[in-house]
Amino acid sequence: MTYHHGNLRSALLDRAATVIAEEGIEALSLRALARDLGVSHAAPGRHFKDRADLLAALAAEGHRRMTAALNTAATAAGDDPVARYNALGREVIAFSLRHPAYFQVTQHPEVERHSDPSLMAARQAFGDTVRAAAAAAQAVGWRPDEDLEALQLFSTAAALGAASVLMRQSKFAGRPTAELLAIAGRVIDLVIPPSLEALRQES
Amino acid sequence: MTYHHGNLRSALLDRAATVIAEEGIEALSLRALARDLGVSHAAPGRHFKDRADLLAALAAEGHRRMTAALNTAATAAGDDPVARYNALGREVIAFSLRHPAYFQVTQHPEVERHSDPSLMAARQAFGDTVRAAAAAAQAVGWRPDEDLEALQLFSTAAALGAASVLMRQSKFAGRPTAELLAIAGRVIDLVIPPSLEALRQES
DNA sequence: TCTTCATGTTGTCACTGACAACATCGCGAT
DNA sequence: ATCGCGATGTTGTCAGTGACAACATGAAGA
Repeated sequence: MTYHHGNLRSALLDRAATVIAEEGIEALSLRALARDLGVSHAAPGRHFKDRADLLAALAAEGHRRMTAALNTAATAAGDDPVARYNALGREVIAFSLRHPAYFQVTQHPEVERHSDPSLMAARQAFGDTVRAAAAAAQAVGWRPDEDLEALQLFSTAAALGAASVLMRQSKFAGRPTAELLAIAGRVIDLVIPPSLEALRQES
Repeated sequence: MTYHHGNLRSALLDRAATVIAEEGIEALSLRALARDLGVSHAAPGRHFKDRADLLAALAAEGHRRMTAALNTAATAAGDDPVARYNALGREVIAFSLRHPAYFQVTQHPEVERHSDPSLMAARQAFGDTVRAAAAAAQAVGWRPDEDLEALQLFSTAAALGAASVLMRQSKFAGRPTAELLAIAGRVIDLVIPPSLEALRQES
C-alpha cells in the first residue's frame, strides 16, 4: 500500500460534495467514499468521528462560502441599505443554484439538528451577516415595526425556500440559469423592495 | 405467535408518525417498527416495498390532511379572496405546528424526490387547492403581473419555511402556541395582505 | 371441502457505521 | 543520529439494517 494520502480530509470533503451533488445526501456512505479514494474503510474515521460529523464539516464550509459570497454581493450593491439587503436575498438564491451540494447539506434536517461547534460558529457568522444587513435596511425605514431577528430569520427562510423551489420544481427544470436568476429577483422583490426609493413609493 | 395483526399497515403508519415526531426521520427503521409492534422483521415488507415507500405513504397522508385543513380554513375565512389566501398561509403554518411528523416527512428531501403515484396525486391536490386560492386573490388585484404558478409555489415555500423556522429556531423554542401563531400571522402579512381592503390601501 | 390469495414468518445476504488493535510515517527532543 | 511519540492509515470484527426468497397460516369463496 502506498499509504500516506497526505490530505485525505479535504479529499473526502471534495468527493463527498460531488457525490451529494450527483446522487443526494442519502447516497453518501463513508465506506464508498473510502473506496473511491482508494483508502481503507476505516480511514475516514481518523478525520470524521462519524457520518454526521463529515456532513457537519461540509455544511460549515458551505455556510462560510455563502457568507463570503454575501459579503462581496453586498459591497457590489452599493450604498443603499435596502438595495443591499435585496441583493443579499438574490445572492442567497444564486449561490444555492451554483452550489447545490452545499445547499442540500446546509438545509438537510439531519444536519440542521446537529450541534457541532464549528458548524454552529459558521451558522452564526452567516446569521450575523444577514442580520447586520437587515438592521441597516430597517434603520432606513424598511419594516420598522418588526422584530429584527424575526425579519432576518424569515427572510432567509423565504429566500432559501425560493431556491429550493427553483431547483426542485419541474416547472423550472432545465431553464437557463439567467432566467432562473431573473425569476429569483422578482421573488425577492415580493419581500424586499429593490431600493430605498422603491420602498418610499410603496406607502 | 398470535399471527394476524389485522391492520398492520395502519399500525405501522401510526407508529412511524410517533417515532418521527419523537426522534426524527433518520431514526426510523423498518425493523424497529416491526419490533415495536411485536411482529416479524419482514412483515412491513408486505405493506411497504421499502423504507421510502412507507415514508411516501406517510407523506401522502400528510398532504391530504393539510389540504383538508386548508379547505376548512378557507371557508371559515369568509368571502374576501385576499383574506382567504392569507388565511391559507396561516393555516399552512398552524397545521405544521400541530403535526410536526407530517411536516417533517412532507418536507424531507429524500421524500420530496420520491415519485410514488399516490404521493404525487396528493401533492398535486394540495397544489391545486393553493393555486385556486391564489388565482382568486390575483383576480381581485393581488400581484396581477406575476405568473400564477410561481406565486403559488413561492408563497407556499415561504409559509413552509416560516413554519420550519418557528419549529427549529431556538429563539422560538418553548413559546406557547398562541404566540407562535401570532408571529406566523405577522409573517404571512409580509407577503399576503390580510384583506382586500388592506391591499387597496397599499398602493 | 378445497383452493387460493393475502398476510405474516424464518432464514439469509450484502452493506454500513462503529470500534479495537496494530502498523507506519514523520518530526522534534535529546 | 536516533529515539520516541503522535498523527494517520490498515486489518479485523460486530451489530443493525434493508432487501429478498421460501415457507406457513388463515380466511373467504367456488
